[in-house]
Amino acid sequence: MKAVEKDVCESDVVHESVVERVRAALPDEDTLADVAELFKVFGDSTRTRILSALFESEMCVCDIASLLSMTKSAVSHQLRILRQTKVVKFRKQGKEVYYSLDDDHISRIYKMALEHLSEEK
Amino acid sequence: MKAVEKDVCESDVVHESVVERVRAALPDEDTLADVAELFKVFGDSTRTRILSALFESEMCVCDIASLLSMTKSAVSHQLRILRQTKVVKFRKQGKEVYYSLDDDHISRIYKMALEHLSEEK
DNA sequence: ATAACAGTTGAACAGATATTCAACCGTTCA
DNA sequence: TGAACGGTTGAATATCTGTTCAACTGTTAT
Repeated sequence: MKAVEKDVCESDVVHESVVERVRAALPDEDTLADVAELFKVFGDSTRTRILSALFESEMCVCDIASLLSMTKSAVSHQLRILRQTKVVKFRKQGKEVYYSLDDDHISRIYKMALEHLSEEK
Repeated sequence: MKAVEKDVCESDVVHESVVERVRAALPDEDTLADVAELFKVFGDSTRTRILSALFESEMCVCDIASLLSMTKSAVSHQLRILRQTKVVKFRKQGKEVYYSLDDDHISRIYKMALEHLSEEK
């Protein structure tokens, strides 16, 4: 047994031509990282609950916290993530901060996921 | 200051009617958890790289490992997750195991995300 | 049979992440 | 002015998750 062989298949690729063809067709690393980043935002049940709420109506932080039985702090932390990724927008009115969905794509992607899951069952 | 007040806004909801209306419209918890679960699968750059590769062509584990400069073990672990969530399917042929996308929805959701990101820039 | 290879698996480790807690900011209203 | 409230923030904690490592299975070929 070769002691120091890395388990990466570098030299002994099974189908080199396929690998090269696919490599050429792949989106660049940055784009793929962005895709993963976007989906990661949706990949948490707290955030999907917030989003499905905002899908129905604009809401302030306290109302969202009440709806989801969570602390305002926890909700605010998640809203910050949704803000940073441009998924939600907000407006201030007096003491309250109202959040709503920022982008139509979000709704389309979300709906498509629900579709996918319902057809599965 | 009320010492034991939980920071949840239970009693002092700001807009009770809105909360109740949204609560009635929300999908059930299980569905929302499934949505989050599905997106979580896409929320990792290794898995999105694997998926975008399979988007181009069926591939065996060793080729994917070579393409992504990863160990077969690491790739196999991620493929297990993609298998369990029915995102990819596989067929065995001799020593090799060939993976491919299992569902058209996956491609549509993935494409939609790319669309979203390209319009953003 | 046995060596070589493709692939899988479980345990262990390291890095990421969601919630809690406490302190804080800004606005309203008494 | 200052108390009350909506909301934010940073640090700490507990949990989750991806990769590594080593051992293993099953198939091919000598």
